Amino acid sequence: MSHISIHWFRKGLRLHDNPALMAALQGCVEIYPLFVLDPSEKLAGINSCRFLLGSLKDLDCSLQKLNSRLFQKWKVTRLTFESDTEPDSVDRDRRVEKLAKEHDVEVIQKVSHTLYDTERVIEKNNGKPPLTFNRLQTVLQAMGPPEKPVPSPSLEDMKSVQTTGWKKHEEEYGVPTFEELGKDPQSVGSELYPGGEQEALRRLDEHMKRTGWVCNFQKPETSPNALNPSTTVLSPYIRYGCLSARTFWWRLTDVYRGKKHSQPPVSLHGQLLWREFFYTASVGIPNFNRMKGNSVCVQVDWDSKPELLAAWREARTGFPFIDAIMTQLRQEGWIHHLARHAVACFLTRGDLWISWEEGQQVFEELLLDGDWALNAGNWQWLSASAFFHQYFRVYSPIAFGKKTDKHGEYIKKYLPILKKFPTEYIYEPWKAPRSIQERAGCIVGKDYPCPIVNHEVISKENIKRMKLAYSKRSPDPSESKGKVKGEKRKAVSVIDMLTKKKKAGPY
DNA sequence: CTTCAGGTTGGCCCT
DNA sequence: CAGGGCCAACCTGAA
Repeated sequence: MSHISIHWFRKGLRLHDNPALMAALQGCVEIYPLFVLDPSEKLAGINSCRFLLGSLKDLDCSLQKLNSRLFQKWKVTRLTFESDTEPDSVDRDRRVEKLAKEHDVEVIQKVSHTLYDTERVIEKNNGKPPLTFNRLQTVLQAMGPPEKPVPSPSLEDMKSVQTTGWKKHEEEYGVPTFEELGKDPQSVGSELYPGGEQEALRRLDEHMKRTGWVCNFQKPETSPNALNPSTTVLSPYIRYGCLSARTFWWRLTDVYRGKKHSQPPVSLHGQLLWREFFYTASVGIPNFNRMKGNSVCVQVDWDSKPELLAAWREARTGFPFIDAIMTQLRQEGWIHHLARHAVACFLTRGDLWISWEEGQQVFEELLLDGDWALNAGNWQWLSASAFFHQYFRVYSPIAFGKKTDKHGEYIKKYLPILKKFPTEYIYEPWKAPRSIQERAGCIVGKDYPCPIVNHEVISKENIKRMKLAYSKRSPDPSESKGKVKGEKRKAVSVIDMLTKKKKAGPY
């Protein structure tokens, strides 16, 4: 029992609740904590890039306290890492596992990115991912609460473990700088959400102290256009694994204990369950981040309109609420969930009739918390392509923001060109008389764009187009076969009975 | 097989 | 100004 282990960090950039890292330390004499900077990381947005580097520095710092460093290679007998469910990662890990076995390297994978093992959830739901939140809850309730987080490694755990000294560590294996990745530090705004486990745990502590707020938390009642985030903004930390979802879950359980508190789906526990919902769906539904070949996704004849897409992406739609949100997204890397609703509906079924896949790509670049499964799932939700189907419920780019920000303070913050507009016209500056535009120092059509669509007209047309898309949905081919051929249906029900055998028992 | 309730978070107009 | 009815009628999952 004298292993030389590599622990491969990918997501899960933390020491707490890291079962794969703990497995690496078991009976281990030497450990190489490793992070491989993917060249494709260069394509990520500048905010995400900074967050990742910050998280790596923090991790390196914590490892040094344990007399270790981020590292590479040598006479390795064991490789450990956290399971990852994204299709490309699954592919990569399968190849790595094969390679490792060829070299007699033991491979240990642990589930610690999600609350539950998504494969098991799908199994418990008869091989299909739950397609409604209620269904997911029913399945999870039968499985019991999520596993408790494992403790962080201590100096005690490290006492018989060493990392070979490496003189040129910093030059050869140190965490690179922003510039080394070809990014311009001048082009990024102030760092509102610094990466790293320490900051994640600090933020968690800070919010968990607000017991009343935590117990009363109801997501739909938080504000999309608050000047300071009305929610925790722990999502970037959970996305990179700086914070364990299970740690968050159990901390909430501690706060809730003995108190009256809100419930899923709107509670903070509920927010973690929504994450679980989309993770599970993404594992069980092939081609989850695309329309074509995606069995749950309505096939819509989205238009290709590069100039409108660019206007949306670059905050030039002429709708201040939309443009302010897109500005915050680009500058800060985070926007409120309901703000995402507003801009996503606007891009897709509401106004521009542009594919949700385009929006998905923009969010992936700009969001610090751009999580593959959640991004794909929520874009399908908001575009009424899957999970949500009431496509006639269209967010108004004018009225929606007014509910929580009557005076348009949020708009004035992110679109300072409009800051002198009177409240009356802040959501619809094109309606202001010329004299008022002049007094505000902002002429619509010159200093700020005219609206690129007529929302009242286009949203009604789009509802009709959605209706058409839904009516064209082809019935499931296996079902229609069943209807034509009685035999086929019998076969299906036999399989059904076998899979439900256990449940049928007590009857 | 059919039926039916419910679906995290809408908008608008009316009282 | 809070709350109800209407819009137009979708889907999933349970019974």
